[in-house]
Amino acid sequence: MKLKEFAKQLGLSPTTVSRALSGYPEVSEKTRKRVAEEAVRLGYRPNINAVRLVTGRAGAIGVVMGRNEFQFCEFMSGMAERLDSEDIDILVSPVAVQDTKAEIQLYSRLATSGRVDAVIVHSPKPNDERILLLHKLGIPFLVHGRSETNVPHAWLDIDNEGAIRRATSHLLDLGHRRIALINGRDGLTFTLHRDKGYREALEQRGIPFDPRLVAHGQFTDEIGFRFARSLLEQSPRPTAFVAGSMMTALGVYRAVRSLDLVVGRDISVIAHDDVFPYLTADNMAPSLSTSRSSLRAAGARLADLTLQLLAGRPASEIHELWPVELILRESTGPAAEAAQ
Amino acid sequence: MKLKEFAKQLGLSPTTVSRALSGYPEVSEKTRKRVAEEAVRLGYRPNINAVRLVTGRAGAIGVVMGRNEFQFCEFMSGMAERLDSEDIDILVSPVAVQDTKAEIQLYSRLATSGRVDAVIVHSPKPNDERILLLHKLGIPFLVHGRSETNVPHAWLDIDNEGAIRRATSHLLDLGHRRIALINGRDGLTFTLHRDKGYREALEQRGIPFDPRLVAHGQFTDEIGFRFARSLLEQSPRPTAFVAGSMMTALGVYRAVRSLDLVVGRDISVIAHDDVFPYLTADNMAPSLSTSRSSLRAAGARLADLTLQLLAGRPASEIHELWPVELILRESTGPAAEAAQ
DNA sequence: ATCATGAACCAAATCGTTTTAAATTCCTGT
DNA sequence: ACAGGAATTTAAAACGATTTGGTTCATGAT
Repeated sequence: MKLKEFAKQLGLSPTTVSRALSGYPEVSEKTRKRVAEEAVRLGYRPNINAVRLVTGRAGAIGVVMGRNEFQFCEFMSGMAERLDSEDIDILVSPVAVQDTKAEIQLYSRLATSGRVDAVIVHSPKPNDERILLLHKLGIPFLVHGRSETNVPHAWLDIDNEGAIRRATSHLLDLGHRRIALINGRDGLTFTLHRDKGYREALEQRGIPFDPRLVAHGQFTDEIGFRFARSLLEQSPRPTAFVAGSMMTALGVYRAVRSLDLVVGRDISVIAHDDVFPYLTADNMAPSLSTSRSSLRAAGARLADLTLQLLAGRPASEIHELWPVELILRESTGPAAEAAQ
Repeated sequence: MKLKEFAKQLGLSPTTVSRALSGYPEVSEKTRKRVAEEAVRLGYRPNINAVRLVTGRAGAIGVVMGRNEFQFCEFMSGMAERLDSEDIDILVSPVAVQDTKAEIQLYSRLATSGRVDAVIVHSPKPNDERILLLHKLGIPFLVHGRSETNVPHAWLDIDNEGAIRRATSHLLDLGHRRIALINGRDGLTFTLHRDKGYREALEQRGIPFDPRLVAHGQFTDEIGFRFARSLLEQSPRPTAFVAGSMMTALGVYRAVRSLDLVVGRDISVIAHDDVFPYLTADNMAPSLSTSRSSLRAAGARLADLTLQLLAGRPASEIHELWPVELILRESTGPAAEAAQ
């Protein structure tokens, strides 16, 4: 059913019908109601591609998904939750992690293709090429994380620095002195922030920073296992780990157990938890102390902010920094004297 | 830059330019080459929304993502890999798991919105409402999994029955007699197939089926832990588990350890592995025996089949059943006599 | 009686392509 | 030199909405 035909059945012009459905003021309340009712009854819905052509809007938000990122789904769920009521789609493009060139190209294509009204940028670097590119191309975009590029941009981030500072401080309070940090991929802002939080906590107690206690890499259980295992075989070994994600923590648990040590007694572990429905900190054995932040909520909020940005709110006004809770469970305990 | 302007610069008509770019035969090779080169040089690209309007194609494939499904990302990565070279997007809509009504509504909206050319259906039931709906609405769709609805439809599935039959048989070969099965959500085809494979293996050895040894549920570590733990506390306890996924297996491992038993010695475990880059069977401790099938490959192939379907290949011709490898690692061993 | 005002509606132009149907150019064989 | 047909190219009509710039008709003021 096309607009023309639908309008004729109503005895109205296409103009009036279109306006009635889009909520313009110059249509009488009576007519508007009738149009709305008949649209439902006769099943009329505007052809979305015609609308897109004439309005120039795409009705979609673009998200680039790195391979190997199990966090992604949770974030997307949040976005979608918020966009459910709007008439806006999520368009997903995947890219190989760490292939910067391909990634830049992808963003460029996405931005100029006209298929999306806005783009989400994940895991930015302090001087992120993608941000410069999107700014140059003039397409609205939101950054999930922070960057120090000097172009104005909207962002939403969690307080990574504070989270790791508090986690580290807590371990120090418990008497730990050799605390290892398993951080994210090198060069990313959140990795640097976490590093900073870690160092600050050490500095506050006058404990020297030892670069051998810090590793960088993707959030896989393998990275967690390998690094934890190699550190635990050394002497003196660390008595505590701050892990970057749930997966990394799984690897650390495995390493600890493989050496017949016990998490929570011999070795303390705190991890950052993005809150997954299928793998929870409470369910690990022993239950895992975490700095906790909901990726789903971040996704929902970022979708919301995107709508605001598209509605005209200036990007330079859109900045949100979310605090992170520290939740203590069984995986943290006083430093074992024996291990010192 | 619009087509009209671009054509004028080339001294050609819009028609010829459009045809040259779309690869029609009635354009001379010389002209085609010139058009292609100039398009790159001047940066002309057809307005995608105009193309969509006039061709009636959406240039996108719709995927509905259930919440809580960590498998989803891997599948999507595969799809995207295949679609990278095509000019086709992936449009993701999320829905709450187990809210059938909302899900049906979502599929209906997706199919009639004109935003996608085809839809992917995941985890079907033997008599799946979504399949009937999409067939009725006349939109092309592909099923990831199998269904017994009598409408013709394209599908790709792995041999769940064979996988679990072989896993169970292998455990029987090792002398296990009380083998527990942690299956997927009740009512789904793949769950039924796995159940069938399990029963067949038992039947072959004349071992009676005991419903108390089978559980159903989502693929979370919690389900794995709870069920395994409650079974292991009984007497006689099972000596082996067949787990539905990596997450479930994590839960089983945890349950086994929590009772001071050892996986691979006291209790054998085989799980189905969809192959995740961030959590691998080799990296578990002990390494996990799995029936293995790549979700990513399935995604890529399903994207490929979707393109074929859209190109006119009849749905009734598109059926693929993939075999599943059984890979033995440390988590399986002979049944411990003591436990009998 | 006339005119300005505003509410409600409408005709036609527009968005930027693809595609149909027709026109032109270029060969080839007689 | 020219008909006939193949090979190229083109003008104009879609596609289905939104939006610009009216028109109509009542109402109340002058």
